[in-house]
Amino acid sequence: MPSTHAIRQRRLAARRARILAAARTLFARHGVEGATMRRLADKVGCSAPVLYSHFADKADLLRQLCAEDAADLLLAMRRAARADEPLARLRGMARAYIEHALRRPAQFQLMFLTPFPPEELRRISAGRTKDDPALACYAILRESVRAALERRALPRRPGGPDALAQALWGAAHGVVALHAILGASPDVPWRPSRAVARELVDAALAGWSAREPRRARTKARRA
Amino acid sequence: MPSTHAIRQRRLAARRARILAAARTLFARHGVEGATMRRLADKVGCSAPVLYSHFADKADLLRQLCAEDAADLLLAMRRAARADEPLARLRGMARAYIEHALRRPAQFQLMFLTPFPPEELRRISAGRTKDDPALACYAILRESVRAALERRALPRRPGGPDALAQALWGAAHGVVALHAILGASPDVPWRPSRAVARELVDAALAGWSAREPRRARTKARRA
DNA sequence: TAGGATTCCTAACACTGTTAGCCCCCGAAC
DNA sequence: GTTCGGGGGCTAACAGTGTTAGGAATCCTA
Repeated sequence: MPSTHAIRQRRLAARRARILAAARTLFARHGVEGATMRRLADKVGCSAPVLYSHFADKADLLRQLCAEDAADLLLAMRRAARADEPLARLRGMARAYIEHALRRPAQFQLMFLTPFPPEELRRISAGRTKDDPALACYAILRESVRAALERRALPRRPGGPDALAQALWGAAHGVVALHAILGASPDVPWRPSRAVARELVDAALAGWSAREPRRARTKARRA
Repeated sequence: MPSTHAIRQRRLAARRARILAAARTLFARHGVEGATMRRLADKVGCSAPVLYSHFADKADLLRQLCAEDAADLLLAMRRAARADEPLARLRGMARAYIEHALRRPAQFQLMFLTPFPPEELRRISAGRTKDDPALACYAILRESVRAALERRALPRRPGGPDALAQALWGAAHGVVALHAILGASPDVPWRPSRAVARELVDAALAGWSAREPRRARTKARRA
């Protein structure tokens, strides 16, 4: 038989989860701006101040949502990272990113399209632990690039693995970001963003790998 | 001797220009959100409602600023488009975009990082003439891609010139956009964005052109 | 059942973009 | 020079926003 204290705790946790769920659909439907604290409170069935007993402020609530989605992205990237062939692995990770962006536009906007003031970013960083999902996403990408360099599937470039990791990230990011911002503009004859984004990632990887002997050859040389 | 009417008109035009100039520095310093209409009015030296006699609303003011900066970007892209060699031309245009983004971060944020609601985008589109600088930027990029396809410097891909143009745009956009959004985050060991962005553009162009005979060879074949 | 703590709501504050209404001042006509 | 007209610009207010203070109601404990 749980103590009343525990029961209360659980009730609070349940409501906290309900808030996050409601916030997610609200952000998805009305965007970050349109999802106001009062509307969120209405949807949850309480008053606005209650939200502040669960989250420090609106930015904090957004951060929690981001963290949840970063965990999802991390899962997808971990799955992609299981591929053996270094280039396939990188391609898979980029595609996971693209897929994530297209399937969760609101979360993508929150994580990668919303400019936070630098001070805020530093605060977020201060609250991060070493196994933060967002950090782990970059770490796993960087590690895969490093492995590709090691196995000579990519050429060494000035800037080391970070430069290539960030370039690859940019490749996956660029097209879907453009589409997310300007995709509704009828003045550009937009092509399907998934295909275009993949096209760019493939071209970049092909461009890099063309400057260096293929992995197969390297292997043969080693053998 | 100008009529009093004309004098008034000129005074109004002058203030309109002053408002735009003040808005530009204000947006650059405090971001889109932090630049409020009242602060802008203070800086100009009038009250907030006066701004509404020059611009329909805040979004309208932003659009005017965007248009000015789009004209700048168009100039840079026109300059880059003078290159003869198709790939150099595309590379130059991508670099012009990158340079523009890095030199005018606030304007870049306005034009390519700020999500407008779709309805707003459609309104903007409705107000555009055929020689709108933003449209012209895309048109010139697309035309350069088309020329590169024509001269077999790029391979034909499903999606036509639009797909490739958008992919190239994404390549130039991706890295600088990421940097603009997350560049202040201390958790990622950022490499200089200019170099990384160029690296990506070069790799993508190399990747595409590697799949097709080089321009020189094509020329030789023709001859 | 009385006490005490906790939880939650109403009301308010400091902002935001935006608009209504009034006043004043400048230019023009007599 | 005086008076009139009208447009420009101001103050004040409205409907929102995120956020907080204070009191009421509720529920568990003694």
